[in-house]
Amino acid sequence: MSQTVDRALSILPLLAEGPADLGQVADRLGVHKSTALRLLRTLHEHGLVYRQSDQRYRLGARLFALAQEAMENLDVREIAHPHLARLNAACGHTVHLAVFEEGEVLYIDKVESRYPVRMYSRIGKPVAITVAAVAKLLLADLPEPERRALADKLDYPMYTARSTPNAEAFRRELAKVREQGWATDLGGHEESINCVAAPIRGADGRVVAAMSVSAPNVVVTADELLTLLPQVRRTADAISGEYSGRTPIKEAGNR
Amino acid sequence: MSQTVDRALSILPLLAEGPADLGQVADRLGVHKSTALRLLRTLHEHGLVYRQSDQRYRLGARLFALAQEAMENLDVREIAHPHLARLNAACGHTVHLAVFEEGEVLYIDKVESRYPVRMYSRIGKPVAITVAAVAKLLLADLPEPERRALADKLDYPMYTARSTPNAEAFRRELAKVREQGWATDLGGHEESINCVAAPIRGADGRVVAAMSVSAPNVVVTADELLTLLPQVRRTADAISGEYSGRTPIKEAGNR
DNA sequence: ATGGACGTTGCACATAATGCAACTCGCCTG
DNA sequence: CAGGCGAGTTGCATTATGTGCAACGTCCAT
Repeated sequence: MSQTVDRALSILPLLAEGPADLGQVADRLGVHKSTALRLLRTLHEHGLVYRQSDQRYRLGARLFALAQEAMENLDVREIAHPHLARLNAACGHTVHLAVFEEGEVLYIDKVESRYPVRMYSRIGKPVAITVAAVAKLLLADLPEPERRALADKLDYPMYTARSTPNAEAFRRELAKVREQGWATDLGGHEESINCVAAPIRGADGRVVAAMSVSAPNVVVTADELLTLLPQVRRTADAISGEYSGRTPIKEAGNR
Repeated sequence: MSQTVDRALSILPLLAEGPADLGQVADRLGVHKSTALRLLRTLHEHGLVYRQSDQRYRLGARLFALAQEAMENLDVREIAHPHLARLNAACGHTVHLAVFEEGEVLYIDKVESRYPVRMYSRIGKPVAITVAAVAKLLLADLPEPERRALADKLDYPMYTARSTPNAEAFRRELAKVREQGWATDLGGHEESINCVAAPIRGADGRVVAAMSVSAPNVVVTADELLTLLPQVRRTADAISGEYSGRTPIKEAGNR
């Protein structure tokens, strides 16, 4: 809607791929170098872009700070965290919290496994949407037309032999997940990693977030992990209660 | 340099403080509502801003993803991580990696303590620059005029009784740190937490990053923590060697 | 020295962003 | 239920703003 801003913002994902010099930026934007220069300067002033010693530009530090603050403003996250920590303390595995936003599912919190073997994931990283247990829960709750549209336009990469292969299988899986009120990912993303997930609901019953417990095969088998389901669901329900204002919030007092 | 972009970007820190509606944004930008609307729309299209159910705007998801990718492109971080992890495995305490950029010091990596009592910090969060051990190392290496200018314009909040009280004390501390080649923070930020830090240098000898080990008093005393100094320095030197290309990089092979 | 690549600046032009005023929509009030 | 308020949205005329160009500066490699 605003050409100048649009161009400026297009620089960010471009730089996310890696540092680039003025010429490259100008080319990829399809504008004159002088124009690119002015845009980069403005981005620079706001700290979103940094000029490294070799004169090339890369994404800047303020970006971290912003993402940081954005995160802290998510109230689900704030409420959920102590619960996640408690669950982690109890079972020792990696615990994730994720939300759906604009066609993406992303982790907004994580408590690391106590075990030495950990899975690779990072807060803020978009989730493998077609296979992750949390993604299934979040998508399963979308209104039907939206869900269908999304399922159709997604890619279905075969991370492993057990990955969701196509839109139809995915829709079936979502229907099942919606019915049972919880979800799993058994080696669908990484061969040796399993997850169990449960939904967190707001006052109106809509799913606002989802949480999961993940562990590699070498630590516990899928069956053993499934025995944690009741605990996961209880935790999710506790968060739901607090988030929707039904449960008075216990003062935990630490930060 | 570019008014439109400048205005648009000014919205981001504003929203970082918390969600705001159109009117508030327009007011704080000092522009007409219709203008603010168009800017917000553009930001929205790029996913930097999200419109929540109550119509108010808040920072969007793409911001996380960008910060994420920006992080992955920092080569120091990539090189340092396995070393940090190894140090953490050896001593069990929280290990941080930080860089200086445009007047701020920020954590770019962290390996959590094995002990139940952990300190509060987050990757991407700006560091308490006047007291943190890593900050001292990074600032101590700045060219004199820059260092002086920065020291003078900083605030010196008294987090605890042992915080650096003013610019002069800070300059003295930096001189000392520069001389000895390592730094500590003994309860200067949080009463019960101590840190030991060492610098990571590039091929030209300039400090490009700093790393630290932190632990609360309840786990180890300051004196005990100091006994780790040689280990910390060795780790930092190992990273320096690899970063500056002196040491052939051991293939770790995992990701 | 000399050429070339890249970043930077000043300027004239026209595009593109701005503020205004009018309109819609939902909500509260009398 | 009318009516008025507040917030968001749209079309339009005005002109401020961003744009491309061409010339200049600088650094590096030949």
